[in-house]
Amino acid sequence: MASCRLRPLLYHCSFASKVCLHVLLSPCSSCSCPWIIGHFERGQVFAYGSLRRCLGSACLVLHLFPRQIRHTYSHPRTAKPSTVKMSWLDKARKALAAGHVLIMVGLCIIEYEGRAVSKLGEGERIVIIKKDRSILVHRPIGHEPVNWQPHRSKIELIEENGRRIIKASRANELLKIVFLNEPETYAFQLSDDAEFEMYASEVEMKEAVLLQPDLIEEGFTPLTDERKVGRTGRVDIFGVDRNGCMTVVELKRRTATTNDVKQLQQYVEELSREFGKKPRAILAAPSATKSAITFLKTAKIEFRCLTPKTCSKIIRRRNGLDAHL
Amino acid sequence: MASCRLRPLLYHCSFASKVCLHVLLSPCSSCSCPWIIGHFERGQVFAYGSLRRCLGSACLVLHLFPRQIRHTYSHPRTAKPSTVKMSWLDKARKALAAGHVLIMVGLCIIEYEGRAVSKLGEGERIVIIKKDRSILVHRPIGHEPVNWQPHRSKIELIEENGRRIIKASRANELLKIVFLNEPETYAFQLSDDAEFEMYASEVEMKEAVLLQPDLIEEGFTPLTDERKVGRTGRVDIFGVDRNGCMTVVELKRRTATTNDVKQLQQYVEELSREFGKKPRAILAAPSATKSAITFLKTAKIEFRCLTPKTCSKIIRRRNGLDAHL
DNA sequence: CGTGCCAGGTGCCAT
DNA sequence: ATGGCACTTGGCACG
Repeated sequence: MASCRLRPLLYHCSFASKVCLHVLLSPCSSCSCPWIIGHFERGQVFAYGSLRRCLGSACLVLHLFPRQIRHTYSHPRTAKPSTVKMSWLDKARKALAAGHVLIMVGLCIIEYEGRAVSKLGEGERIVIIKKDRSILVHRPIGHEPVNWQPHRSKIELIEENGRRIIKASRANELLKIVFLNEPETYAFQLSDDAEFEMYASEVEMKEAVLLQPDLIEEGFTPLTDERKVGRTGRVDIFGVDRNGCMTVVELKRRTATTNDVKQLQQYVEELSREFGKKPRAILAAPSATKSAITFLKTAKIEFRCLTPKTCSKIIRRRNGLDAHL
Repeated sequence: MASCRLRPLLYHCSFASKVCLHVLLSPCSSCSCPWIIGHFERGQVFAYGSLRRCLGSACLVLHLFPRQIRHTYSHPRTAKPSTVKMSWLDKARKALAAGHVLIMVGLCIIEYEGRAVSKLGEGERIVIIKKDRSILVHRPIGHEPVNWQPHRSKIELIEENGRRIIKASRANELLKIVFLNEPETYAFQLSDDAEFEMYASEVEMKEAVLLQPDLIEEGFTPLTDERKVGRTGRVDIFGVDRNGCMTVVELKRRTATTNDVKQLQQYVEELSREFGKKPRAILAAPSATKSAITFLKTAKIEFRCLTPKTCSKIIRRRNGLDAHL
C-alpha cells in the first residue's frame, strides 16, 4: 500500500491503452466522487472515470492492489479499507466504478417506461448490473429477465428515505428499481476473455454449401452468396445448376414456414423481372411445416433437406483435414 | 428442532398438494440421497423428491423451519444445521431441493449441444439456477445470457476430481458447466407473487381500435378481429369503411418494414381471390421505413400513424371512465 | 401438439 | 443511423 500525490499527469489517461494493473483510487475525504479504476504503467498512473472532477483538491490516497488473483473472490466491502463502515450506496457506487459486476437480491418494485410501459409490484428479485452497465431483473422463476436495460445505459444509484433506488436509462427508456429494504449486495471482479464459439448456425450452413455445393444438388455451382434482390431483401446463395440455369438457394436452420416460402417466392418474382427469366428456387432446411410444403408445390419451389448439424460436421471435417495437410 | 422416525406413510406423498410448511429433510448419515423438500400437514409429513430411495434405512433427522421471514435472507449454509461442514454438492443440492434460487460465481468452461452446439473456454461467469430449474449463464458483459436452459430442465450436480459440474438437460438439449474451482455459491428463498403488468402492446393497440375505430379512419367499422386469410395467416382487424367497402387493418407496434407491407399485400391478394373484390388495406404503425413507404405506394396500401402509447392512453382513459361511472 | 405471430424482442452486419 | 435478417430466438394463442 502506498500513499502519493497525484499530479496533473493524470490528464494523460488514455481510454484505449490496455489495463495492466488495476488500481483503486479513493478520493480525498473532502471529495465525493466515487472510486475509480485505472492502471499503472511504467511508473505512471493512468486513471479512468471522473477523476478530473477531484483534481482540484489534488490530494488522493492511492491504494494499490495487484490484480486480484484469479478464481478468488472477495467482496469489495470486505476489501481494504473496510475499517470504515460504508453505506450500501458507497459500496455499490464503488463497485460499479471499479468495473465490478454487482448482484443485488431483495424486495423491490419495478417500473419501466420506454417503447412500452410495465409495472411490477412488491416481490423478491435478483438484480444484476454488469461492467458494461447493462442491467437485468430476474424473478425467481422464468429464464428470461422480467425487465432489463442493455449495455451503456446510464446507471444512477440513489438512497432516499431508506429506499435504495436504481435508475437505468438510455434514449427514451427508463427502468426504475426501488428496493424497499437494503438488498443483499455482492460485487465481483470477473475476468472472462474466452471466445464464444457457436456451431451449426445458418452461417455454417452457408459455409458448408459453398465448400460442398452438392449438398444442394449434384452439379450446383454457387456464384455469390447474399445476393441482393430488388431494393430490399437478399437470397442466401445465388448460383447455377448443372444445366447452367440460374438457381437461388434459401437456407433455414429450423423448420421452414409458409412465410419462408412466400419470401423466397417474392425473390423469384423480383429476379424474374430483373433477368426476364425465372430462376430455379431451392429451400434448404431440416424440415418444413405442412402448409409450407403445400405452398412449395404451388410456388414450384424445390425443397432440400439439410440440417445445421450435417453442415457443421462437414465444416469441421474439412478444417480437420486442412490442419492435417 | 425435532427428531423423529418417519414411517412408510411417506409413500402417500402427493405432488399436487399445496406446500404449507417447508421442511428440510436430511437423510440418515448412511444414505447419500440429497436433502429434499416436503410439507407438513395435519400432523403428517409429506415429502417430495427421492425420498423413497432411503426409506430402507427409514431413520431420518427432521429439521423444521418456519418459512423464512420475508425480506431477510440467510444462506442455507449458515442456517442450521451449520455445525456440520457441508460440501458444495450438499449445499447446492439442498438449496435446489428446497426451491431456493442458486447463484454461483466462478471460473468455468461451458459446453452446449442441442439445436446448435457451442463452446466457451475458461472464464469467470455467473450461473443462476431458478426454482423452476431454468438455468442461466451470464458473462461479465452483455445483457443476454451466453448459455441457458429454459424451465423444467433436468439439473444434475456432480463433483468429480475437484471439479463441480452442472448438467442441465431436456429433450435433445444439454448444457454442461464445469467449474474449475469451487464457485462462490449463494442460495435465496425468494417469494414473488406480483403480477407483471405490461401496457402499450399490440394487443392494447387492437383493443383501442375496437373501442374507438376512428383511430383508423372516420366511419371505419370493425367487424371481426383476427380474421383468417387463406389457410394460414390472419389480418389483425377486418371491417368496412364509411362506404361499406371491405377494409383490412394490420397493426404494428413498431416501425413497419417492407416485409410487413408485403405480408399485408399477400393478404389483400388472397382476400381478393376469396371475395372477387379487392379490399382496402391499411397499415397502422408508429412509423415505417423508407423502403416500406415506397412499397406502400406501389401496393396501394394506405398508412395510418398510430402509436402504442396513444392506444394505451385511450384504453386507460376508458377504463378510468368505466370505473368512475 | 403443430403453426403462426408478437416481442420493450436482441444482435450482427450491411449500406 | 437505417435497414434487413438470424436467433438454441422465447412466448402465447388457437386449431
